[in-house]
Amino acid sequence: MLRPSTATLADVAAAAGVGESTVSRVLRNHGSFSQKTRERVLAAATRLGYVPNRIAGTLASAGSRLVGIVIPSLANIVFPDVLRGASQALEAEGYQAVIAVSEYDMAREEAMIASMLAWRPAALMVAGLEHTPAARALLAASGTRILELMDLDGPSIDIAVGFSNREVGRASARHLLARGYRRIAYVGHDLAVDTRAAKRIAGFEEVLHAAGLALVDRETIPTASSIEAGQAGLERVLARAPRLDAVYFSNDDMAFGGYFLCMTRGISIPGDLAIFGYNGLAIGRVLPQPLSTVRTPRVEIGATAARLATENAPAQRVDLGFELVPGGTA
Amino acid sequence: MLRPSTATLADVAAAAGVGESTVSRVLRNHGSFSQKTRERVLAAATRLGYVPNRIAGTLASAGSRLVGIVIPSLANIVFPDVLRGASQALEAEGYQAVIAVSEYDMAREEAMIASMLAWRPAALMVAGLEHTPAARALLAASGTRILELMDLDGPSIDIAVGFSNREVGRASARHLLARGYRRIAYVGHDLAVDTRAAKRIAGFEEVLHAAGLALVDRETIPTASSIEAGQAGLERVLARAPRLDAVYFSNDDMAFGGYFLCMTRGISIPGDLAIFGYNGLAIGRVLPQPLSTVRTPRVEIGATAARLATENAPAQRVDLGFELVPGGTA
DNA sequence: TTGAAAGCGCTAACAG
DNA sequence: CTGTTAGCGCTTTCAA
Repeated sequence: MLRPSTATLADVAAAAGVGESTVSRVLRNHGSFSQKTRERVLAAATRLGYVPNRIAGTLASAGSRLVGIVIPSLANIVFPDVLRGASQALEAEGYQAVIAVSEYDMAREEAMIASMLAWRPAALMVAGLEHTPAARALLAASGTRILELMDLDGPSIDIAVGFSNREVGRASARHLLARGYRRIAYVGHDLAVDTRAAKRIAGFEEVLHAAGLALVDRETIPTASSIEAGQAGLERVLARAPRLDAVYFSNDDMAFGGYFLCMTRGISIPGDLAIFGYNGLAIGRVLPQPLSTVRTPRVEIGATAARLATENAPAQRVDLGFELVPGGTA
Repeated sequence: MLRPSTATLADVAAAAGVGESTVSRVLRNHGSFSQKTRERVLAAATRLGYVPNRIAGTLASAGSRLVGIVIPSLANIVFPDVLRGASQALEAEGYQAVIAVSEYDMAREEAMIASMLAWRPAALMVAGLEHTPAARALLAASGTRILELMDLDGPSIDIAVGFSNREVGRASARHLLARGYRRIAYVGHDLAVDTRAAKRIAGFEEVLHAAGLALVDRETIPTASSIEAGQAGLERVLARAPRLDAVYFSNDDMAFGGYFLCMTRGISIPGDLAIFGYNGLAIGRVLPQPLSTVRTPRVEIGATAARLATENAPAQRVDLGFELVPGGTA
């Protein structure tokens, strides 16, 4: 049977024969106390199986050690990577991460932000710069340290850590153009919800247009990105049979779908068709032909955000850049 | 400039010209109040931009709406999947997930469990059944609902949701044997820390031994699992050149490494070498030859655990099983 | 239907 | 070095 641990600070104080504040000082190793007192308190705490109540501690002392993190998805490795960087740095500083997953739904994001704010977190991280007006208002008025991650294309509220998605799109287009590809199609996932993917393709088309070109075809699967969606998207494009020499995918997962479809159908990469992705996932590096893609510093973004969240940093924008990986598919 | 939202319940009460408890009742929609009072309170709250303080609310009312989740890793999609299932179900019931990542370090896990317990969570989820003695003691004495996930091979503290890893290993061995493979090697990652992987290979060898066979070779990479580690592991085995007809990998990431190594080296799968993994990741399904593996109900495990955590369920063990996916590589 | 008052368990002055 | 005393912002009796 589970016996609730009801021991409180007062219980420990009584057991040790000292005052509550003394116990508090000893347990937090803050302020002064004699060695002898310290031992008695620690012994009593251990004996009673005392577990401090952070809820009470936080209420009494103002600042909480919680950091809220609202991310859009856990369906691929991208945000887990960000979370990994953040949680590691946070834990090292004695903070705890409270997470919520919005599934790329702005209304849910808004509700989650409100919900997180109710815990009076030391800082709140959100993905991207686009939020509902109400969410923006909540964030701006909260007085909490706000960190917007993974995007730098647009105004930020407090601190932004990431890179320019628009520039990722531009660089990707420049690469394909430099390799001589001219008849390029786009295969993407739901852009209405993934605003960063929308910025990438916008930057991509900008460069194409500047070169007097345009996308030959474009297929947007109305679901979240996935390997299957990439496969289905390329299948539809191929069915429409435009003359094509390259496909730009909204991310690596989508591109993998395309890659293996080509492999299965005997379409040679990049001879018959070049493939370009985004994210720089590990698996792309070990493919028979390494995927041409853009690597983003996801773990580092999380870690940097965590550091900034716990320091008393001024509002700022941190550009961690990205790396175009030439690979062998485009 | 960020202006702290300092409005408290008392402020709202004063602004609305009612008592604090009345505001509390209206805001939580609990207890009785007149329609007119309700309107005045809501108006005042909106006007002041009032955000309730859950820290205070929780302290005053006992039960928190936090659920702690301590997972070993975020480096591959496995635990993000569990987290996804859990967070979705939790959010639906108005709970918040607090997460911590132990990096497969038992001592860190213990510290994290203690740390989570300090938030007096409504429930605490941990991965697996193996913990330090101190951690087990903390969990058992906490009086908190404890959920141990992803493993059923061993005694559980309160509720366990998962499947038998040992049985996964057995089923995998039976499958390879049934397909006629006899000279089998194992390529795994650090077993000292991944106890569930250790249980799988134990079950695997058990069946092999019962058939009068033994592993022909075994390579254990002393790091976390990864595609690169799988590749490196298989490389070493091949360098030792034992006569081999199949390789059992500790998981799909490792197996992908092996798969692409074979592809690059022109080793035909499964003719020259059969490959078997574990996890049933999406990418394995779209490979030219779908990966032979075992699919586990990760999202469902998270969701089931969340449901059990928020209901007032009795202590129990829930076996959600697994599915052997024959695939085309073994 | 409403308000007053007593805490929840802890921290933070402030005396001693 | 140590104890006393107020709260932190909210929920919850208990009366009115």
